[in-house]
Order: sequence, then C-alpha cells, then structure tokens
Amino acid sequence: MTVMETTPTRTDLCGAPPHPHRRPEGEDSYTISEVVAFTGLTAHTLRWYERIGLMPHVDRSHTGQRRYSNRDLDWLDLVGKLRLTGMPVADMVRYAELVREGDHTFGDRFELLEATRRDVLTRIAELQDTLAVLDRKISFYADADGARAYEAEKVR
Amino acid sequence: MTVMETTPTRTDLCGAPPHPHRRPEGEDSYTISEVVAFTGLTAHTLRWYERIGLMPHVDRSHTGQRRYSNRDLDWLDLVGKLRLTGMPVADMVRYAELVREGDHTFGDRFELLEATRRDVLTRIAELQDTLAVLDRKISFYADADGARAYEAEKVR
DNA sequence: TATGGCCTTGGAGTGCACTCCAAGCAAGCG
DNA sequence: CGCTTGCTTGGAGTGCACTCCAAGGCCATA
Repeated sequence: MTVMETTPTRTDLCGAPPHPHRRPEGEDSYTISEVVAFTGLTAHTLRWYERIGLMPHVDRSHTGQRRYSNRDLDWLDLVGKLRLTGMPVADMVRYAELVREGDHTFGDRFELLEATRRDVLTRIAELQDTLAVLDRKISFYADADGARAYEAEKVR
Repeated sequence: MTVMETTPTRTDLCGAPPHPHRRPEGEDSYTISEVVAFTGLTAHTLRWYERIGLMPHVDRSHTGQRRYSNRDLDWLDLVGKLRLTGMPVADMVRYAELVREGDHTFGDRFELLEATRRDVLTRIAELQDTLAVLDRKISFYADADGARAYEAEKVR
C-alpha cells in the first residue's frame, strides 16, 4: 500500500469529527511518543505491532526513528476498534496481509469484515442479555433490605 | 446473521425454568460431566473455578465426587455472563467472597453490580461505534470494484 | 563536553485464564 | 478378576497480548 493520499480530507463520510491533534497532510509525521499520547498504546506495543506485521510499514527519519503518518493513525484507530470486538491479533494481522497483497484479496477482505460484523452483533446481543440479568439483580438489591438482598443471590 | 432480538420470554422472576435440562429441586444433583455439557466449560475449568474461590462450595457424593445443584448452575450462568463482559476472574472471585461473607456486604455487592452495569453499557457503546466503522467499510467494499475496494482502506 | 531525553533493537519476562498431566481411586460389567 | 469409564488431586504447561530489559545511538541545551 503506501499509495499517495489523494482525498483532500477524511471527514468525508458521516461527518467524522475525529482527531483534533492531527496535523494536515504533508506535515503528518509523528514520533512514537506522540502516537503513544494519541492512541493510549505503549511504545512497546506499537513496536510489537510492527514486528508481528500488524502495521503497514512505518516511515523512518534520517536517523532511523519511526515517523507515523495520518494513515498510520487511521490504521491504529481501526485496529483499536477491532481489538474491542475481541478479534485476535492474529486475525488482524491476516487482514493487514490481505491489504498488503493488493486488490486481488478484495473478496477475502470483504468476507472477513462481514464475519467480524456478525461477531460484533452477537457480542452486542450477549451484552444486552447480560445487562438484563444485571438490571434484575440490581433491582432486587435496590428494593431489598439486607435479608432480601441475600435472597437476590438465589435467582439467576 | 443470527438475529437475536431480545426475547421477552426471559423475564423469569423466580419462576419459569429457563433450562430444559434441569431437574426439579431435591433431585438437582449433577456430575461434573453433566455440568460440562450444560455450560460448555471444561471439567478442568470447573475444578479450577472452585480452587480459586469462584464457586460457592460444591457438594460431594459419598465417594468424594462433585455434585452440582441448580444453585450452582445458576451461579455458573451468572459467571458466564460476567465473563462475557470482560470482567476479570479476580473481580468475580471478589463478588463471590462478598456473597459468602453474608448480608453485611450488601452495599459492596450493590456497588459492584452497578459498576459492572456501567462497564457493560460502555462496552455496548464501543461495539456500536465499531459496528458503524465496519458498516462503512463494508459498504465501500460492497459498492466497489477492486480499485475502489483498495480506496476503502484509506478511510477510517 | 557532558548531561538528559528520546529513540533503537532482540530477546526475555509477565499476567491472565485456562489446559493438561500423571497417578490413583471407585463403580459397573463380563 | 481384569477392564473400562469417570472422577479425584496438585502442580506444571500453554497461548495470548503485551511488557520490560539491557545496551546503545542521536542530538539539543548548559
């Protein structure tokens, strides 16, 4: 990848209101510690992501230090979101590989995204189910005196 | 895609048996392998839960084998749900300890449940955010031929 | 010139949540 | 009786996702 960006702004769809700390295209060259500050990841983790093939080739300064671009930050945003879904890092690496391999992996990538989407829907449903259980327990506790609170432990 | 609209049939307050495999009170004595079949956990994990204090004292047969009750199954259901929220096992152990300690931990338990509830809401929000990103990417892929699909990698 | 800060590397270590192992006991069956 | 099946135990091992370490390079300020 690393093809030159042509879109003048990424705030294209859905009015993405995203990242106040970003510099405009052409000046988007962030040190690792800046990226640490932006993403909440550690420098260790950023270097590790690169080692395992989860980052798409980060630029270097003339002294060999990493210089991250806005594109890299975008990618890390996506990775962060996928991480929240519980997707294993290995699967994200697989996706990164597909992107690196070029257009002919289009179908695979599409499938991977759709499978992930289904997983996310399932997880949301599970969490809503859990929420219902919690709410039921909480209302027992809220209504009850001590003795009844103990009873609350008996119901699912 | 496994549509799981929240079924209203789960509003079982101290009543309807939600688990077809359960036996009535008084005959609720399950071997570890039955519990494995019901919960999807392994026997190893069940024993490990007990060792770390996550199970509230499981009965034994005259030969020393574990005999789980409906209450134990209820507890495992709760544990399973909490596990789905990403709650660390150590926190669940803490909750189990509070229950064992009796009524005077009422307040602590209530707080723990409410904190968990807030976490779950946060997680659901995060997942919905992720879902929006995925949907956006997927629609790029769905609309696009190969060349455009490549472009889709450029947007957050 | 030296001090401190930020960065680099490969490899080793950590914490969590299991997961498995070896050795052994008890019950049921032919 | 031996065989199989199912269960028991403490402790060791596994896989994942980091997390840290030691040793050193670069460079701006004092």
